[in-house]
Amino acid sequence: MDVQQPRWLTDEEMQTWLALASVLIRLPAALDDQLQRDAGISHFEYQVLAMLSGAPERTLRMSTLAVFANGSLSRLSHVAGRLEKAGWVRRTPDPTDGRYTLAILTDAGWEKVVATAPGHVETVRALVFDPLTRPQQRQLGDIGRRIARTVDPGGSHLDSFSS
Amino acid sequence: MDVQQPRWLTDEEMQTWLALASVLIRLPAALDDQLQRDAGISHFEYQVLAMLSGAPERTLRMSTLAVFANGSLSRLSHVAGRLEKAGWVRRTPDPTDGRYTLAILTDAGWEKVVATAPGHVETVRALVFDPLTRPQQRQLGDIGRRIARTVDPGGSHLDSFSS
DNA sequence: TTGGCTCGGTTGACACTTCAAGCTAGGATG
DNA sequence: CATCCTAGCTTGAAGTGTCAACCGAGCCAA
Repeated sequence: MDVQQPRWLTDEEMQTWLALASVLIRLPAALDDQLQRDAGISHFEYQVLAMLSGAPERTLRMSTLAVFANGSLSRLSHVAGRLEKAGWVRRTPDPTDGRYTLAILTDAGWEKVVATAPGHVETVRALVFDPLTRPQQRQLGDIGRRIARTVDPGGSHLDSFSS
Repeated sequence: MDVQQPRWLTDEEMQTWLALASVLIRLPAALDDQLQRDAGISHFEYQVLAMLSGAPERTLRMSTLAVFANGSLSRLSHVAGRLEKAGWVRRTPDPTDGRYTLAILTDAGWEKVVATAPGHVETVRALVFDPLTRPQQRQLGDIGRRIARTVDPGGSHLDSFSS
């Protein structure tokens, strides 16, 4: 809308942007491929299971889980249906307030995460951390946080997430 | 498969990875939103048009274009169909070798790029470059290229692309 | 208690990507 | 030439995400 004098990209900026655009497309695809191949699930499904595995009681409200997993509530609802059918998750109304729905990781779901996490972490390490020097790894953290904060100023990306 | 001793992520690495994961999801979504809102096209469609606009004769083979736009040939074929119906692109068999198909940017397509590019560039600048210091911008280029090269070792991401 | 409001969650239709199969032009091989 | 093979591209079906409409539980006010 109404750009007076477009601040064009320099050659160097363009090279940077092309590299980033490539990463933006291909890195998620590579992670999806690995998970699909080794565990038969998508990256989003993995995030859902992983977030639940790290939550108290292995339980989260659907709306909270949607934020943690970086997805819309609608998307989560569809996916939760599939995960439920697979026996990894079950849903029940929150006993303390029937408006909420609790998503709970089953024992089978826990086993799935335990079986899947190491290979996935290994892939993240191989694709993201290993090619960088240690100072670059630290820089990437700062850079990532800055961009994330700019893209989504109301973002709550401060989950202590192990497992 | 078969991970002997998973090299777990340290807390700092986990923070970095969470920030990056967030960017990986939300930055493309933000770029898509801007283009959809202001120009009614997806980011992938924009990339197709933009790559053609920077090519000699505003023409590229479908297979080449697919690589430049970071997409599969099948996906490009579907999208090219839509862009063709919109009058921005036309396709003809390569006169010198009928096995290839040439995608050509029409005048209307050129106008579309000219009208859309400034706002898009402005968004990229606002979301990616502005929040970073100049050294970080340079670091991001190096980091992006390293990761891109690792994810896709056969990648030819060296297009001098202006416009 | 009744009606309306809010909001978490679900559902179904539509759009887009992927996957696998198929088509065709050109080259290679006999 | 005739046949096979390769490779670029297209096509249709199946799966997944998005969007908008809807449902229902709890809250509040009359």
